Amino acid sequence: MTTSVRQARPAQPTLEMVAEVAGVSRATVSRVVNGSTKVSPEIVAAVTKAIGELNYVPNRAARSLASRQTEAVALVVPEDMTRFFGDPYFAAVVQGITRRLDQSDYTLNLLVASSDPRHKTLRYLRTGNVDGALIISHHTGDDFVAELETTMPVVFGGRPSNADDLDAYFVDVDNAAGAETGTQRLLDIGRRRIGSIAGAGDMPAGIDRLTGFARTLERAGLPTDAVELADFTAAGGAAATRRLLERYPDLDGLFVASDLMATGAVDVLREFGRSVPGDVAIVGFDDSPAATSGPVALTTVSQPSEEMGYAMADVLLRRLAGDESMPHRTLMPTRLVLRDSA
Amino acid sequence: MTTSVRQARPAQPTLEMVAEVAGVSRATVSRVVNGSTKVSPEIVAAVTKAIGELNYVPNRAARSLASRQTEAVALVVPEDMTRFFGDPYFAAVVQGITRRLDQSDYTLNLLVASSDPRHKTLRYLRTGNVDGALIISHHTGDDFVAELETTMPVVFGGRPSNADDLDAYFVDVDNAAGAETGTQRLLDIGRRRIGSIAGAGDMPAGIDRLTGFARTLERAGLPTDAVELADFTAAGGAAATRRLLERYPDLDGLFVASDLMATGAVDVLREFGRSVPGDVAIVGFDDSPAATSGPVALTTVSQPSEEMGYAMADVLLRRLAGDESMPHRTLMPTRLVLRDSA
DNA sequence: TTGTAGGCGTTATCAT
DNA sequence: ATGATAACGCCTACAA
Repeated sequence: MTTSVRQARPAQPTLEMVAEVAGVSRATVSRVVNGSTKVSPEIVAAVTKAIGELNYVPNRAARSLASRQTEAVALVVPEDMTRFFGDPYFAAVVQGITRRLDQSDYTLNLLVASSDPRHKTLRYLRTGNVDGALIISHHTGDDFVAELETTMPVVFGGRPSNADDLDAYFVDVDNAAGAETGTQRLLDIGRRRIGSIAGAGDMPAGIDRLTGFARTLERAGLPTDAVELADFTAAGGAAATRRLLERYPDLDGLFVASDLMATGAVDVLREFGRSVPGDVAIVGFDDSPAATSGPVALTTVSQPSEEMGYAMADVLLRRLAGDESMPHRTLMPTRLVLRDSA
Repeated sequence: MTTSVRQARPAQPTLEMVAEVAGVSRATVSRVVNGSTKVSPEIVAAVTKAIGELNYVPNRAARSLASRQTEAVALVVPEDMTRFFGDPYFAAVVQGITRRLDQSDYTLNLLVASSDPRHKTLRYLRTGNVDGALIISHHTGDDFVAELETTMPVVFGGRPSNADDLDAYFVDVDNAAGAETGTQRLLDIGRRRIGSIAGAGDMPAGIDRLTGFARTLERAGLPTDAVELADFTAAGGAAATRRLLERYPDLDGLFVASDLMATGAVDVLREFGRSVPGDVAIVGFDDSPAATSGPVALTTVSQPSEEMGYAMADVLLRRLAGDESMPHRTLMPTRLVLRDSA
């Protein structure tokens, strides 16, 4: 009958014990553990051996207390997790983040930006619980994070929307360029009455993709009025498609700012008796699993989601390591993936 | 020119400083911070005031070092995050978990069970980095966690598949009962050639739902052979539906073990010229956003995903607080939500 | 009820 | 290059 499992944790070996086994001082063991160069090879060997024998693992709390660093970074995600994670794009980003972090000793603290961000979340971050922060998918108005950069290194996923965040670090794709490529594809296959379902206007990615779309059509001397906004969900994309179809029944091409929204568009189009890509060709954005989960495989502008997450973590880790030479913006390439819809 | 942001963290007030301001000893401050009853009201007031003035927040590392507890719990999710989070059900569960945790001082560490679980993940967990663990969506074969319960409190989301995990703590819904309700609905509206798309056979939820389905049909004296397995994704559901349709062209009812798979089923059905619910009525499971994101709103067996996450965290927290009176299994209710598909 | 003092496991500053 | 020896901020007997 163990009364309380909690206290029963078997005593872990300590630096001290390793030192004794290796016949050196704690300080020396600490040095080899932390990879100091100023230790003679023989001693390194002896210590390493002792560590192996005892199966020693540094105590995080003690290390953190003494070094004043936590070896933890926060992942701040928006409050509405269902919608956030509902988009495979984000899931992939997070996976990339963890992949990079797994190569380090850093831990990932999941922080859901509560509706009361000024208090709990911010306080937690400021209070020294983490060494740095990764912030994903923040909309305009999430300015509460602006000041954070003064406290600790922060890296954004996607260009921050705040105009004053000029010196924010972020990794993103060139959304405008990607949108141009996607829209151009529609032109290339002969479509001339092209519309777009754009992402919410409060997110830079949405704005930039719309810009690229419009720019391409203008260049071709075509009108850019067939645009509807949606919220990056399948349902939103479906609704926007209905509105668009009502206004422009002669639509023959559609550039959609996300694959998830595009799946909604496909549903509605077929519902209205339009074939894809026969009547209406569609180009999506993301190349997420959603692109191939629907009835018609989507031609889409692929962005390296997982790699973006990896890059985010990588930039943060480098900054934490003292490397301030990182460029503020890391732009990843997009590429057009041809499937059935366009 | 700040050379290094990292070290610049402003010195937080310490217990010692609070003690001085309040005119008491550190020990006393510690007592009121930790809510000891044996402190006189006046002193509590004085200390509380000092804490407020200094804006004192306990240092996690120090507390953890002294108390041998981390105030952190791990959230272990399966390696394939894209598929994991791609299912809105899980996103909701995680949201529920964070909601409960937000009411406590516990932090959530996101752990992706790597393909090498025996090493990194397990080592991390065992090495005292967290006080407890929440484990979600583990398949058969994830037995690496079985031994974990001997080290620290663990709570599973969904019944663990391991037969020997008799005394594991978990929160789940009564999947079999839910499936019965859903299948019964199909009978009630007059369907007689009913099939099912079941979840992967290596997950208890999938197995139990299939059991409920079969039981109901047997009770009605109907055959239970029209079953195809899928992997809980939309694409998987679509493929399974194709196979099913091929074998049983006369299908008029379909019980699908998840809404996500059901959306795939709807797509295929319409593609084959079958109307929903006209030709084939469909009942899903989960009542996730996927249920209403497609072309036809799904009648579905609703499970309280968010509440389940909340309950998981709640059980864990109670156990961490020393309350071992919690029941091992927490079963949440399902209910049938009537929409358009059946 | 309150205070004293030792210890938690590291890191970091000095000497040596 | 290595070793004492302080911190680091808090908890917790034990004493008063």
